[in-house]
Amino acid sequence: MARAATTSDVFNAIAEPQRREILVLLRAGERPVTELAQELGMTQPGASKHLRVLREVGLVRDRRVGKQRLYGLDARGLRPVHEWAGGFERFWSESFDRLDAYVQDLKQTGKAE
Amino acid sequence: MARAATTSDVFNAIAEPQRREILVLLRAGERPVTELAQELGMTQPGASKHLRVLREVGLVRDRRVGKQRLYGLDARGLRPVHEWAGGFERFWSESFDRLDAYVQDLKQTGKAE
DNA sequence: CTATCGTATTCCGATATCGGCATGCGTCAA
DNA sequence: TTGACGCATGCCGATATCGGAATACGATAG
Repeated sequence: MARAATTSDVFNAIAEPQRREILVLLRAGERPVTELAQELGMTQPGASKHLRVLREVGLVRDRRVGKQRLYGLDARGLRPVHEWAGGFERFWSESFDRLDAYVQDLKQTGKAE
Repeated sequence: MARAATTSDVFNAIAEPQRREILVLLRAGERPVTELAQELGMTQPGASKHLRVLREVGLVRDRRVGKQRLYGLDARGLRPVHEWAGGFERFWSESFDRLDAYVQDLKQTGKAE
């Protein structure tokens, strides 16, 4: 076996920096492939591939307009990501006492031995 | 080139379902490796490897206690993820008019041709 | 029908990932 | 020191990813 978590998973789709950039760009509105590729400094096939992944996980929708194909954002799939990360909110906002004490302990342990 | 986004990136670290499970488990408190492996139904080396990735991106800290090594959560690294996804919140909560109209358009285009 | 533009797909090489297995290392007990 | 335990690391095979280049496909224009 290898690489258990394949595509078709939102978390995996946004693991790619360039795909995240595409999503950010699309917040400003629909764009054709070539324009996206140009603005992000990547080749057209490269952009098409990333867009395919994003489409397969449902983060992006495409619409044909003449010869062009406009890609638009469908951010609903990002909601689970937001909520999942939000489930850890109390661990970064409160109770740093325990964490700090813990870090101190780490330092001491490291020095002592 | 291949696989541009390596580890050492939080988004990549949480792209793995099992690593996400580890983080969730650690919300309940520190745990030794063997216990994590057992609760998640994976081998000990498997757990150690995932923990290593999580440690390298700073989502987890370890502490030696006798023969054991306790892993604890350090969720601060998840904050950027939460915020990034949050940047798309308005696209899934409001302005579904545009999206709906858009979906309708997709259907019509599909049927027409 | 043909040419052209915009985009998708395919083929390729390099690499990196994950899982399993065996083994190495550090710690504690006797 | 020796042995046992807990964990980390190394090596392997299978696979999947990304980037690049060439090419195939679809739509419009002429």
